[in-house]
Amino acid sequence: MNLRDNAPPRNSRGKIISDAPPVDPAVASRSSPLDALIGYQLRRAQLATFQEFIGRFRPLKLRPAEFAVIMVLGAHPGLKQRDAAAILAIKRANFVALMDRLEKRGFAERKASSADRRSYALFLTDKGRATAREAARISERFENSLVSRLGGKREAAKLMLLLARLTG
Amino acid sequence: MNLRDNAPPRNSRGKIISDAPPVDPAVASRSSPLDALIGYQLRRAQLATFQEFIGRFRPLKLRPAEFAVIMVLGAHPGLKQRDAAAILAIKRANFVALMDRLEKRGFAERKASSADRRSYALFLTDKGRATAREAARISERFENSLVSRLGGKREAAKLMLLLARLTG
DNA sequence: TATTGTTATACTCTATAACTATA
DNA sequence: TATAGTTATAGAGTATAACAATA
Repeated sequence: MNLRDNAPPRNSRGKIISDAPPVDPAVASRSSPLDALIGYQLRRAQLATFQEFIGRFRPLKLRPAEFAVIMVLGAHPGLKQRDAAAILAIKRANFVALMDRLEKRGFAERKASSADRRSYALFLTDKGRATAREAARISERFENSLVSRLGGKREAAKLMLLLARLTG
Repeated sequence: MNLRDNAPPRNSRGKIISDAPPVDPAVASRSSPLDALIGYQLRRAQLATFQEFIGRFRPLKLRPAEFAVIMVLGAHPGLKQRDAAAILAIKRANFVALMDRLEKRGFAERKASSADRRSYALFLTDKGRATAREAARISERFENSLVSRLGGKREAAKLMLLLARLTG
């Protein structure tokens, strides 16, 4: 018995040729089994929101993490690296390069703490505070846009409540 | 005039020593200016949800992206790589290694399309379908847990509606 | 001994350009 | 000329281990 004759047909890359008709991608893209999953819609909404955030902050050349650090240092001047990183849920090892960049761009500075000579007290510079004010304006416009997309303040508040329940 | 005497005090790393008292981290972590931002809460909720997802799927050794591919191929057998990647918003270049891993683990297979010899038709194997069923069970339990955390089906449906408005 | 900032390192995810074989 | 799959590569983000200075 000739095995070669019984072997299924293969293409140039050695893959077995399928008899199944191709799926219409327009149909497939309209209904994915993932669409009903909370986690999947959460990820999609978060991705879309961050993409727009990045676009709106491009003029300031601030990435989300950099914006977050500037906002936190603006609200809590004198924070030490360990605590700033903890607030933002960033590992202290990864916070170093982030802070280096902000310092190099003249937005923030590390001052030695007189109480504990191992640690720094972090502050915004004048330039950093000016950038923080402009960033806050952009953020507020973005927030207003999101609220209106959600259908108003009550809907936005509802979303925040529900998200908080997921965050634990 | 002695410039050295007027220079501010510095620590061993050359940083100016700050006079400001250190911020109480317990206070700071309770109120960050980011807490009021929809995008920030969205990110936190998404991170927490994905962390739990990863934990629940550890027994199956499936990452979120791998779970997603298996679910999509289960629902749409014969999809070609380009369309599977498009449905999941993954670049086709990045889909290759993902599909390689699923194929190597015996969950999925590439079959050559008879219509277009450039492309593959993607299918789950028997093992892949069994894994998909088990994954669907884990996913359903996780979904039920999320719904109950949200306060019930009406609340969950509301969240999905609001998230869809953000996704655009 | 423990902690702060740091370096080094690794792994995932994502993004782009360029190649090949087909169409 | 354009498309499907692929490779190579680079950039973020994230995780751990280990070290020096300091507590």
